Amino acid sequence: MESSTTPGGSTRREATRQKLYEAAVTLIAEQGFSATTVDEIAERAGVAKGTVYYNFASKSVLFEELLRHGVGLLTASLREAAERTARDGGSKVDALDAMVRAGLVFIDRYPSFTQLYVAELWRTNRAWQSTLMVVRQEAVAVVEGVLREGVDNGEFSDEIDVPLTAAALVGMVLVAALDWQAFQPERSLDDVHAALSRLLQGRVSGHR
Amino acid sequence: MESSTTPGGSTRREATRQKLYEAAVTLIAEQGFSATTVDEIAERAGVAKGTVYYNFASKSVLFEELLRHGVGLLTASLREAAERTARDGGSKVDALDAMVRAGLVFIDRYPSFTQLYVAELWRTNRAWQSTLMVVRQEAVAVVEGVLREGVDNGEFSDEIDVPLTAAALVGMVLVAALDWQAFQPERSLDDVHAALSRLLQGRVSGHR
DNA sequence: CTATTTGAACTGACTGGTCAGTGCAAAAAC
DNA sequence: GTTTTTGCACTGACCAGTCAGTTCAAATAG
Repeated sequence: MESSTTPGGSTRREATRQKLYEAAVTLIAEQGFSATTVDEIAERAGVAKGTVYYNFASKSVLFEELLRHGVGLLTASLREAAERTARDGGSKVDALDAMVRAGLVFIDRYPSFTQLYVAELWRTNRAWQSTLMVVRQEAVAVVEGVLREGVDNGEFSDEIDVPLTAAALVGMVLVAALDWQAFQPERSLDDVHAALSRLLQGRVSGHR
Repeated sequence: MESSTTPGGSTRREATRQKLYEAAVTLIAEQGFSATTVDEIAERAGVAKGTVYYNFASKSVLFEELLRHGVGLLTASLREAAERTARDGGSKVDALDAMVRAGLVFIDRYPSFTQLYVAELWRTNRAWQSTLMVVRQEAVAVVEGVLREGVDNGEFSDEIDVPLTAAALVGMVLVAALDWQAFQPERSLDDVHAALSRLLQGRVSGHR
Protein backbone atom coordinates (compact mmCIF):
# COMPACT_ATOMS: atom_id res chain seq x y z
CA MET A 1 0.00 0.00 0.00
CA GLU A 2 0.95 3.60 -0.32
CA SER A 3 3.64 4.48 -2.79
CA SER A 4 2.06 5.16 -6.16
CA THR A 5 -0.20 7.90 -4.90
CA THR A 6 2.48 9.78 -3.01
CA PRO A 7 3.44 12.88 -4.98
CA GLY A 8 7.14 13.54 -4.97
CA GLY A 9 7.87 10.23 -3.36
CA SER A 10 10.72 8.32 -4.92
CA THR A 11 8.73 5.30 -6.02
CA ARG A 12 9.72 2.67 -8.52
CA ARG A 13 7.34 4.21 -11.00
CA GLU A 14 9.00 7.60 -10.75
CA ALA A 15 12.35 5.98 -11.42
CA THR A 16 11.20 4.32 -14.64
CA ARG A 17 9.55 7.52 -15.79
CA GLN A 18 12.84 9.29 -15.28
CA LYS A 19 14.67 6.62 -17.27
CA LEU A 20 12.14 7.00 -20.06
CA TYR A 21 12.55 10.78 -20.10
CA GLU A 22 16.28 10.43 -20.41
CA ALA A 23 16.09 7.86 -23.18
CA ALA A 24 13.46 9.82 -25.08
CA VAL A 25 15.18 13.17 -24.85
CA THR A 26 18.42 12.05 -26.46
CA LEU A 27 16.77 9.97 -29.15
CA ILE A 28 14.28 12.66 -30.11
CA ALA A 29 16.99 15.32 -30.11
CA GLU A 30 19.04 13.23 -32.49
CA GLN A 31 16.33 12.01 -34.82
CA GLY A 32 13.21 14.06 -34.26
CA PHE A 33 9.90 12.98 -32.78
CA SER A 34 8.45 11.08 -35.71
CA ALA A 35 11.64 9.29 -36.60
CA THR A 36 12.02 7.97 -33.07
CA THR A 37 10.14 4.76 -32.33
CA VAL A 38 8.66 3.74 -29.03
CA ASP A 39 10.63 0.50 -29.31
CA GLU A 40 13.87 2.45 -29.43
CA ILE A 41 12.92 4.52 -26.42
CA ALA A 42 12.02 1.41 -24.44
CA GLU A 43 15.21 -0.36 -25.43
CA ARG A 44 17.41 2.60 -24.55
CA ALA A 45 15.67 2.90 -21.19
CA GLY A 46 16.16 -0.82 -20.57
CA VAL A 47 12.44 -1.40 -20.23
CA ALA A 48 9.76 -3.29 -22.13
CA LYS A 49 7.56 -1.51 -24.61
CA GLY A 50 4.49 -2.15 -22.52
CA THR A 51 6.04 -0.21 -19.67
CA VAL A 52 6.09 2.91 -21.78
CA TYR A 53 2.33 2.60 -22.21
CA TYR A 54 1.85 1.72 -18.59
CA ASN A 55 3.48 5.01 -17.65
CA PHE A 56 2.32 7.31 -20.42
CA ALA A 57 -0.93 7.39 -22.36
CA SER A 58 0.84 7.70 -25.71
CA LYS A 59 4.08 8.60 -27.40
CA SER A 60 3.09 12.23 -27.71
CA VAL A 61 1.94 12.49 -24.11
CA LEU A 62 5.36 11.23 -23.07
CA PHE A 63 6.85 13.95 -25.19
CA GLU A 64 4.61 16.68 -23.84
CA GLU A 65 5.39 15.81 -20.26
CA LEU A 66 9.05 15.78 -21.15
CA LEU A 67 8.74 19.32 -22.52
CA ARG A 68 6.99 20.60 -19.44
CA HIS A 69 9.54 18.95 -17.20
CA GLY A 70 12.50 20.44 -19.08
CA VAL A 71 11.23 23.97 -19.48
CA GLY A 72 10.28 23.93 -15.81
CA LEU A 73 13.93 23.35 -14.94
CA LEU A 74 15.04 26.15 -17.26
CA THR A 75 12.64 28.81 -15.99
CA ALA A 76 13.45 27.95 -12.39
CA SER A 77 17.11 28.40 -13.13
CA LEU A 78 16.62 31.72 -14.95
CA ARG A 79 14.41 33.06 -12.22
CA GLU A 80 16.89 32.01 -9.58
CA ALA A 81 19.69 33.81 -11.41
CA ALA A 82 17.69 37.03 -11.66
CA GLU A 83 16.68 36.91 -8.02
CA ARG A 84 20.17 36.17 -6.79
CA THR A 85 21.53 39.19 -8.64
CA ALA A 86 18.77 41.40 -7.28
CA ARG A 87 19.46 40.21 -3.73
CA ASP A 88 23.14 41.03 -4.15
CA GLY A 89 22.25 44.53 -5.23
CA GLY A 90 23.34 44.04 -8.84
CA SER A 91 22.08 46.14 -11.72
CA LYS A 92 19.66 44.88 -14.37
CA VAL A 93 22.54 44.41 -16.78
CA ASP A 94 24.09 42.17 -14.18
CA ALA A 95 20.84 40.28 -13.96
CA LEU A 96 20.72 39.78 -17.73
CA ASP A 97 24.30 38.65 -17.69
CA ALA A 98 23.58 36.19 -14.89
CA MET A 99 20.65 34.85 -16.88
CA VAL A 100 22.80 34.40 -19.95
CA ARG A 101 25.16 32.36 -17.82
CA ALA A 102 22.33 30.37 -16.29
CA GLY A 103 21.09 29.64 -19.81
CA LEU A 104 24.52 28.44 -20.85
CA VAL A 105 24.87 26.25 -17.79
CA PHE A 106 21.47 24.72 -18.49
CA ILE A 107 22.29 24.02 -22.11
CA ASP A 108 25.63 22.59 -21.11
CA ARG A 109 23.90 20.21 -18.74
CA TYR A 110 20.95 19.33 -20.94
CA PRO A 111 22.12 19.78 -24.51
CA SER A 112 19.69 17.27 -25.95
CA PHE A 113 16.71 18.94 -24.41
CA THR A 114 17.70 22.29 -25.83
CA GLN A 115 18.23 20.81 -29.25
CA LEU A 116 14.83 19.22 -29.22
CA TYR A 117 13.14 22.34 -27.91
CA VAL A 118 14.51 24.54 -30.65
CA ALA A 119 13.68 22.00 -33.31
CA GLU A 120 10.04 21.74 -32.29
CA LEU A 121 9.29 25.27 -31.17
CA TRP A 122 8.26 26.78 -34.47
CA ARG A 123 6.45 23.85 -35.97
CA THR A 124 2.79 24.33 -36.56
CA ASN A 125 0.06 21.72 -36.91
CA ARG A 126 1.44 19.52 -34.21
CA ALA A 127 -0.36 18.03 -31.28
CA TRP A 128 1.78 19.60 -28.59
CA GLN A 129 1.83 23.06 -30.20
CA SER A 130 -0.19 24.70 -27.44
CA THR A 131 1.87 23.11 -24.68
CA LEU A 132 4.96 24.48 -26.33
CA MET A 133 3.57 28.00 -26.63
CA VAL A 134 2.64 28.16 -22.99
CA VAL A 135 5.93 26.81 -21.85
CA ARG A 136 7.92 29.14 -24.14
CA GLN A 137 6.10 32.16 -22.81
CA GLU A 138 7.00 31.19 -19.26
CA ALA A 139 10.70 31.27 -20.09
CA VAL A 140 10.65 34.43 -22.18
CA ALA A 141 8.54 36.18 -19.54
CA VAL A 142 11.37 35.96 -17.03
CA VAL A 143 13.65 37.87 -19.38
CA GLU A 144 10.88 40.34 -20.23
CA GLY A 145 10.40 41.00 -16.53
CA VAL A 146 14.01 42.01 -16.04
CA LEU A 147 13.98 44.20 -19.16
CA ARG A 148 10.84 45.96 -18.04
CA GLU A 149 12.23 46.62 -14.59
CA GLY A 150 15.34 48.03 -16.24
CA VAL A 151 13.26 50.36 -18.35
CA ASP A 152 11.21 51.59 -15.35
CA ASN A 153 14.52 51.95 -13.64
CA GLY A 154 15.97 54.23 -16.24
CA GLU A 155 18.77 51.75 -16.70
CA PHE A 156 17.58 50.75 -20.20
CA SER A 157 16.33 53.04 -22.91
CA ASP A 158 12.53 53.22 -22.89
CA GLU A 159 12.62 52.85 -26.65
CA ILE A 160 13.45 49.17 -26.54
CA ASP A 161 10.81 46.73 -27.60
CA VAL A 162 10.56 44.48 -24.58
CA PRO A 163 9.00 41.30 -26.02
CA LEU A 164 11.05 41.38 -29.19
CA THR A 165 14.30 42.12 -27.41
CA ALA A 166 13.63 39.36 -24.92
CA ALA A 167 13.02 36.89 -27.74
CA ALA A 168 16.16 38.02 -29.55
CA LEU A 169 18.26 37.63 -26.40
CA VAL A 170 16.93 34.16 -25.74
CA GLY A 171 17.60 33.29 -29.36
CA MET A 172 21.11 34.63 -29.21
CA VAL A 173 21.98 32.50 -26.23
CA LEU A 174 20.21 29.40 -27.53
CA VAL A 175 21.79 29.45 -30.96
CA ALA A 176 25.25 30.45 -29.77
CA ALA A 177 25.19 27.65 -27.22
CA LEU A 178 24.00 25.03 -29.67
CA ASP A 179 26.68 26.09 -32.11
CA TRP A 180 29.22 25.88 -29.35
CA GLN A 181 28.15 22.34 -28.49
CA ALA A 182 27.94 21.21 -32.08
CA PHE A 183 30.86 22.91 -33.75
CA GLN A 184 33.41 23.94 -31.13
CA PRO A 185 32.80 21.79 -28.05
CA GLU A 186 36.37 22.25 -26.85
CA ARG A 187 35.69 25.81 -25.70
CA SER A 188 34.94 26.52 -22.07
CA LEU A 189 31.70 27.88 -20.74
CA ASP A 190 33.48 30.98 -19.44
CA ASP A 191 34.82 31.62 -22.88
CA VAL A 192 31.40 31.47 -24.48
CA HIS A 193 29.92 33.52 -21.69
CA ALA A 194 32.56 36.23 -22.13
CA ALA A 195 31.85 36.47 -25.86
CA LEU A 196 28.12 36.82 -25.30
CA SER A 197 28.56 39.37 -22.50
CA ARG A 198 30.62 41.50 -24.81
CA LEU A 199 27.92 41.33 -27.47
CA LEU A 200 25.21 42.05 -24.93
CA GLN A 201 26.95 45.09 -23.52
CA GLY A 202 27.56 46.60 -26.92
CA ARG A 203 31.28 46.33 -26.67
CA VAL A 204 31.45 44.94 -30.18
CA SER A 205 30.37 47.96 -32.13
CA GLY A 206 29.38 50.42 -29.42
CA HIS A 207 32.50 52.47 -28.80
CA ARG A 208 36.24 52.07 -29.12
CA MET B 1 19.63 15.52 -75.12
CA GLU B 2 20.36 18.71 -73.38
CA SER B 3 17.81 20.01 -70.94
CA SER B 4 18.24 18.07 -67.71
CA THR B 5 21.96 18.82 -67.48
CA THR B 6 21.64 22.48 -68.28
CA PRO B 7 21.82 24.49 -65.07
CA GLY B 8 19.29 27.24 -65.03
CA GLY B 9 17.51 26.08 -68.15
CA SER B 10 13.80 26.51 -67.83
CA THR B 11 12.67 23.09 -69.01
CA ARG B 12 9.40 21.44 -68.15
CA ARG B 13 11.29 19.23 -65.78
CA GLU B 14 12.68 22.21 -63.94
CA ALA B 15 9.16 23.54 -63.46
CA THR B 16 7.86 20.37 -61.81
CA ARG B 17 10.95 20.20 -59.62
CA GLN B 18 10.21 23.73 -58.48
CA LYS B 19 6.60 22.83 -57.72
CA LEU B 20 7.82 19.86 -55.69
CA TYR B 21 10.28 22.03 -53.74
CA GLU B 22 7.54 24.44 -52.83
CA ALA B 23 5.15 21.74 -51.76
CA ALA B 24 7.80 19.90 -49.76
CA VAL B 25 9.16 22.95 -47.99
CA THR B 26 5.86 24.01 -46.47
CA LEU B 27 4.81 20.52 -45.50
CA ILE B 28 8.14 19.62 -43.93
CA ALA B 29 8.29 22.94 -42.10
CA GLU B 30 4.90 22.28 -40.59
CA GLN B 31 5.25 18.62 -39.75
CA GLY B 32 8.88 17.64 -39.96
CA PHE B 33 10.58 15.37 -42.46
CA SER B 34 9.47 12.01 -41.17
CA ALA B 35 5.88 13.00 -40.58
CA THR B 36 5.52 14.23 -44.15
CA THR B 37 4.58 11.59 -46.70
CA VAL B 38 5.55 11.49 -50.34
CA ASP B 39 1.87 11.16 -51.23
CA GLU B 40 1.16 14.46 -49.49
CA ILE B 41 4.00 16.22 -51.29
CA ALA B 42 2.81 14.94 -54.65
CA GLU B 43 -0.76 15.94 -53.96
CA ARG B 44 0.15 19.43 -52.79
CA ALA B 45 2.31 19.89 -55.88
CA GLY B 46 -0.53 18.68 -58.07
CA VAL B 47 1.54 15.90 -59.51
CA ALA B 48 1.44 12.10 -59.57
CA LYS B 49 3.49 10.16 -57.08
CA GLY B 50 5.46 8.53 -59.87
CA THR B 51 6.62 11.97 -60.98
CA VAL B 52 8.31 12.55 -57.65
CA TYR B 53 10.41 9.45 -58.22
CA TYR B 54 10.99 10.30 -61.85
CA ASN B 55 12.57 13.59 -60.67
CA PHE B 56 14.28 12.61 -57.44
CA ALA B 57 15.96 9.39 -56.44
CA SER B 58 14.25 9.33 -53.03
CA LYS B 59 12.43 11.39 -50.46
CA SER B 60 15.65 12.33 -48.69
CA VAL B 61 17.43 13.29 -51.89
CA LEU B 62 14.56 15.64 -52.63
CA PHE B 63 15.05 17.12 -49.19
CA GLU B 64 18.80 17.52 -49.53
CA GLU B 65 18.51 19.30 -52.84
CA LEU B 66 15.90 21.53 -51.29
CA LEU B 67 18.31 22.50 -48.51
CA ARG B 68 21.10 23.31 -50.91
CA HIS B 69 18.77 25.35 -53.04
CA GLY B 70 17.43 27.41 -50.11
CA VAL B 71 20.71 28.15 -48.38
CA GLY B 72 22.11 29.15 -51.75
CA LEU B 73 19.49 31.88 -51.95
CA LEU B 74 20.24 33.06 -48.40
CA THR B 75 24.03 33.32 -48.76
CA ALA B 76 23.65 35.12 -52.07
CA SER B 77 21.38 37.64 -50.42
CA LEU B 78 23.70 38.19 -47.41
CA ARG B 79 26.72 38.56 -49.62
CA GLU B 80 24.91 41.02 -51.83
CA ALA B 81 23.96 43.12 -48.80
CA ALA B 82 27.53 43.23 -47.51
CA GLU B 83 28.91 44.14 -50.91
CA ARG B 84 26.34 46.82 -51.56
CA THR B 85 27.20 48.52 -48.26
CA ALA B 86 30.92 48.32 -48.99
CA ARG B 87 30.37 49.82 -52.43
CA ASP B 88 28.42 52.69 -50.90
CA GLY B 89 31.28 53.41 -48.53
CA GLY B 90 29.42 52.25 -45.42
CA SER B 91 31.12 51.12 -42.22
CA LYS B 92 31.24 47.52 -41.05
CA VAL B 93 28.46 48.22 -38.60
CA ASP B 94 26.41 49.37 -41.54
CA ALA B 95 27.28 46.14 -43.32
CA LEU B 96 26.16 44.06 -40.34
CA ASP B 97 22.98 46.05 -40.14
CA ALA B 98 22.33 45.55 -43.84
CA MET B 99 22.86 41.84 -43.39
CA VAL B 100 20.42 41.73 -40.50
CA ARG B 101 17.87 43.34 -42.77
CA ALA B 102 18.68 40.98 -45.64
CA GLY B 103 18.18 38.07 -43.24
CA LEU B 104 14.82 39.44 -42.15
CA VAL B 105 13.71 39.95 -45.73
CA PHE B 106 14.71 36.41 -46.58
CA ILE B 107 12.85 34.96 -43.63
CA ASP B 108 9.84 37.07 -44.44
CA ARG B 109 9.81 35.72 -47.99
CA TYR B 110 10.64 32.11 -47.16
CA PRO B 111 9.39 31.51 -43.63
CA SER B 112 8.87 27.81 -44.14
CA PHE B 113 12.37 27.24 -45.33
CA THR B 114 13.82 29.04 -42.33
CA GLN B 115 11.66 27.08 -39.95
CA LEU B 116 12.74 23.83 -41.47
CA TYR B 117 16.39 24.81 -41.52
CA VAL B 118 16.47 25.69 -37.83
CA ALA B 119 14.63 22.53 -36.93
CA GLU B 120 17.11 20.30 -38.72
CA LEU B 121 20.38 22.13 -38.17
CA TRP B 122 21.44 20.67 -34.85
CA ARG B 123 20.19 17.16 -35.36
CA THR B 124 22.79 14.48 -35.43
CA ASN B 125 22.54 11.00 -36.91
CA ARG B 126 20.64 12.09 -39.95
CA ALA B 127 21.43 11.32 -43.56
CA TRP B 128 21.75 14.92 -44.68
CA GLN B 129 23.80 16.06 -41.67
CA SER B 130 26.96 16.72 -43.67
CA THR B 131 25.09 18.63 -46.34
CA LEU B 132 23.73 20.87 -43.64
CA MET B 133 27.08 21.51 -42.00
CA VAL B 134 28.65 22.60 -45.25
CA VAL B 135 25.78 24.80 -46.15
CA ARG B 136 25.62 26.38 -42.68
CA GLN B 137 29.28 27.26 -42.78
CA GLU B 138 28.78 29.05 -46.08
CA ALA B 139 26.20 31.34 -44.53
CA VAL B 140 28.02 32.02 -41.26
CA ALA B 141 31.26 32.64 -43.15
CA VAL B 142 29.78 35.71 -44.80
CA VAL B 143 29.12 37.26 -41.38
CA GLU B 144 32.53 36.18 -40.11
CA GLY B 145 34.13 37.88 -43.07
CA VAL B 146 32.57 41.22 -42.23
CA LEU B 147 33.46 40.90 -38.54
CA ARG B 148 37.05 40.08 -39.35
CA GLU B 149 37.37 43.03 -41.71
CA GLY B 150 35.96 45.23 -38.98
CA VAL B 151 38.55 43.97 -36.51
CA ASP B 152 41.43 44.54 -38.96
CA ASN B 153 39.87 47.88 -39.55
CA GLY B 154 39.97 48.90 -35.93
CA GLU B 155 36.25 49.41 -36.06
CA PHE B 156 35.57 46.40 -33.78
CA SER B 157 37.46 45.43 -30.66
CA ASP B 158 40.10 42.84 -31.43
CA GLU B 159 38.95 40.96 -28.37
CA ILE B 160 35.77 39.69 -30.00
CA ASP B 161 35.53 36.05 -30.81
CA VAL B 162 34.75 36.10 -34.50
CA PRO B 163 33.19 32.65 -35.08
CA LEU B 164 31.19 32.71 -31.89
CA THR B 165 29.95 36.24 -32.34
CA ALA B 166 28.96 35.47 -35.92
CA ALA B 167 26.99 32.44 -34.78
CA ALA B 168 25.31 34.45 -32.02
CA LEU B 169 24.34 37.20 -34.46
CA VAL B 170 22.88 34.75 -36.92
CA GLY B 171 21.00 33.10 -34.08
CA MET B 172 19.68 36.38 -32.82
CA VAL B 173 18.21 37.26 -36.19
CA LEU B 174 16.90 33.77 -36.87
CA VAL B 175 15.12 33.37 -33.57
CA ALA B 176 13.82 36.92 -33.39
CA ALA B 177 12.42 36.58 -36.90
CA LEU B 178 10.78 33.23 -36.28
CA ASP B 179 9.24 34.59 -33.11
CA TRP B 180 8.01 37.56 -35.03
CA GLN B 181 6.36 35.34 -37.65
CA ALA B 182 4.92 32.94 -35.14
CA PHE B 183 3.84 35.13 -32.27
CA GLN B 184 3.46 38.71 -33.47
CA PRO B 185 2.98 38.58 -37.24
CA GLU B 186 1.22 41.95 -37.26
CA ARG B 187 4.48 43.86 -36.75
CA SER B 188 6.28 45.35 -39.71
CA LEU B 189 9.69 44.34 -40.93
CA ASP B 190 11.02 47.84 -40.21
CA ASP B 191 9.83 47.54 -36.67
CA VAL B 192 11.66 44.29 -36.09
CA HIS B 193 14.72 45.57 -37.87
CA ALA B 194 14.82 48.65 -35.64
CA ALA B 195 14.64 46.55 -32.48
CA LEU B 196 17.48 44.32 -33.61
CA SER B 197 19.62 47.28 -34.73
CA ARG B 198 19.30 48.79 -31.31
CA LEU B 199 20.36 45.54 -29.68
CA LEU B 200 23.24 45.13 -32.12
CA GLN B 201 24.59 48.60 -31.52
CA GLY B 202 24.52 48.23 -27.79
CA ARG B 203 21.93 50.87 -27.28
CA VAL B 204 20.07 48.63 -24.87
CA SER B 205 22.53 48.49 -22.06
CA GLY B 206 25.63 50.24 -23.38
CA HIS B 207 24.85 53.81 -22.54
CA ARG B 208 21.48 55.38 -22.67
C1' DC C 1 9.63 -16.26 11.53
C1' DT C 2 7.35 -18.46 7.36
C1' DA C 3 3.44 -18.80 4.19
C1' DT C 4 0.00 -16.59 1.54
C1' DT C 5 -2.28 -12.83 -0.71
C1' DT C 6 -2.68 -8.60 -3.16
C1' DG C 7 -2.08 -5.34 -6.67
C1' DA C 8 0.92 -2.19 -8.88
C1' DA C 9 4.46 -2.55 -12.22
C1' DC C 10 6.20 -4.72 -15.98
C1' DT C 11 6.61 -7.88 -20.13
C1' DG C 12 6.72 -9.00 -25.14
C1' DA C 13 4.21 -11.24 -28.83
C1' DC C 14 0.68 -9.69 -31.68
C1' DT C 15 -2.46 -6.66 -34.67
C1' DG C 16 -4.03 -3.33 -37.82
C1' DG C 17 -2.67 0.31 -40.26
C1' DT C 18 0.58 3.28 -42.74
C1' DC C 19 3.96 4.45 -45.97
C1' DA C 20 8.32 4.50 -49.07
C1' DG C 21 9.26 2.84 -53.05
C1' DT C 22 8.14 -0.14 -57.50
C1' DG C 23 6.20 -1.47 -62.05
C1' DC C 24 4.05 -0.51 -65.99
C1' DA C 25 0.99 0.67 -69.79
C1' DA C 26 -1.08 4.48 -71.70
C1' DA C 27 -1.39 9.48 -72.43
C1' DA C 28 0.50 14.05 -73.03
C1' DA C 29 3.97 17.29 -74.08
C1' DC C 30 7.61 18.87 -76.76
C1' DG D 1 9.81 9.64 -81.70
C1' DT D 2 11.58 10.85 -77.33
C1' DT D 3 10.98 12.68 -72.82
C1' DT D 4 8.02 13.41 -69.21
C1' DT D 5 3.95 12.68 -66.72
C1' DT D 6 -0.04 9.98 -65.21
C1' DG D 7 -2.72 6.68 -62.58
C1' DC D 8 -2.98 3.04 -59.88
C1' DA D 9 -2.28 -1.35 -58.00
C1' DC D 10 1.04 -3.72 -55.24
C1' DT D 11 4.69 -5.07 -51.81
C1' DG D 12 7.24 -5.43 -47.83
C1' DA D 13 8.96 -3.15 -43.97
C1' DC D 14 7.95 -0.77 -40.06
C1' DC D 15 5.54 0.89 -36.08
C1' DA D 16 1.93 2.72 -32.50
C1' DG D 17 -0.76 0.79 -29.48
C1' DT D 18 -3.00 -3.56 -27.08
C1' DC D 19 -3.54 -7.25 -23.91
C1' DA D 20 -3.17 -11.65 -21.51
C1' DG D 21 0.01 -13.12 -18.61
C1' DT D 22 4.27 -12.69 -15.19
C1' DT D 23 7.12 -10.60 -11.46
C1' DC D 24 7.95 -8.80 -7.09
C1' DA D 25 7.74 -6.30 -2.82
C1' DA D 26 5.04 -5.19 0.78
C1' DA D 27 1.08 -6.35 3.64
C1' DT D 28 -1.39 -9.64 6.26
C1' DA D 29 -2.23 -14.16 8.33
C1' DG D 30 -0.95 -18.09 10.70
